Amino acid sequence: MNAKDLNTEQAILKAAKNVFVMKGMEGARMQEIADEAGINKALLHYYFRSKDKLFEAVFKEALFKLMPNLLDLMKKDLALFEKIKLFVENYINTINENPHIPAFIIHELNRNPERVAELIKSTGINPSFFVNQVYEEIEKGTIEPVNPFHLIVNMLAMCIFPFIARPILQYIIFNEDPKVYAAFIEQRKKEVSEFVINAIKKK
Amino acid sequence: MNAKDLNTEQAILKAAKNVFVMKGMEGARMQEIADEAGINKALLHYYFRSKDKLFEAVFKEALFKLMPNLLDLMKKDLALFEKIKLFVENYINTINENPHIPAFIIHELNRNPERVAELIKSTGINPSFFVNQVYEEIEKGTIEPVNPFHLIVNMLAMCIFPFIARPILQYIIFNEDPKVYAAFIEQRKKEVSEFVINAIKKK
DNA sequence: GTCTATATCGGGATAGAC
DNA sequence: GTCTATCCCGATATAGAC
Repeated sequence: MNAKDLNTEQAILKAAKNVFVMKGMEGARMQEIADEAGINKALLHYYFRSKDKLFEAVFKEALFKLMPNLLDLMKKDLALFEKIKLFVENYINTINENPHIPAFIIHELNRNPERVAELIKSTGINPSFFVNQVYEEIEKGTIEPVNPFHLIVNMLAMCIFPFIARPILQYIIFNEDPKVYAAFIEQRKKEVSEFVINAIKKK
Repeated sequence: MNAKDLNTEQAILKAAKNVFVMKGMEGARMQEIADEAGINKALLHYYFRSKDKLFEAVFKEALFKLMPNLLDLMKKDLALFEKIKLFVENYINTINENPHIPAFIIHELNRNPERVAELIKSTGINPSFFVNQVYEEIEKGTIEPVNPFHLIVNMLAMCIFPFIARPILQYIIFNEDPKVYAAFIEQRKKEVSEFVINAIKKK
């Protein structure tokens, strides 16, 4: 595989990512991907055997872009409140750089749950470290007796939801001003971690 | 339009809802809808001129199933904490009866933001009543000075997210046991409203 | 490795009989 | 109002020249 090969392959993957992420597997057109990559349809099949294979490559890349932060949340050796702050800020930053990926993953997740479950398993993700840390803090009396699984889901929800529901929220909350929405997302880094910590810390 | 007409039309809408909600506009097949309705493709076009028209009917119904709760949240005349409790419980119940609708709406929302924005506008939804209520409570000193818009987004996020991300959460958190997931959702009614109230109430 | 031309098929939509 | 048969286009995929 020479340099030119790599360039074309990268160009295809980049174009495919754009199109698949915006339109989903069924909504995407091979022609559109070819156009965006500056090549023709036949080449897509030369590099990736089928639309399905191309999609899988794109989907894996998208999924594994959002997983490392989750793995960090689970395993990093930090005080709970610090970990929460760091996770919220990092995760919102990561999604902000790829704002359409969550909705893309969600759609595929519901279209093909088993396929995705297999991929997730391969990452070896495991919440037990974080869960135990929460139980220890409850034991010590520093936080309220919250269910750590709900805590994880709450944090994920508050970080991800503003991006997947952006068009609706932008209308309800900001009367469609997209500039204000960027500022809103920026605020959330602080707002969400304070919200979470307030919700669990012992008074 | 006689009784038989209504029956067939209802059967089509019901079948279309099932198929569209699970597979989205592009993923759905008219043949599959016809099969599920116990009729043939031609009849679909007799009742609804095109796939697009049929989809629109289904989408509107789905959207307006989740909007009334939101309108209630905004306008109902109740003490803030009571309103939060009631909203969380009602909203999770509503979604639980139609667990795939949120992901369906999210996908369409990102595929066709303008179309959806138009529909939303037609409901005349307006957050100002709720927003003012939050500011009044801050004034009175009963809650922390939180941004009411973030509060709304947080509540929506925590109610909706567990359903749209169900396959992934079910694996990470429960090692794929679907029975436990129903119990988890049930718990959330209490867990989320306590979480929210704890997060904002003055200590 | 990249292109043009074409095969093939699936699916939305319509015609027309009953 | 409901059916069968069919049209027709668009989209994936392949053949084959360069």
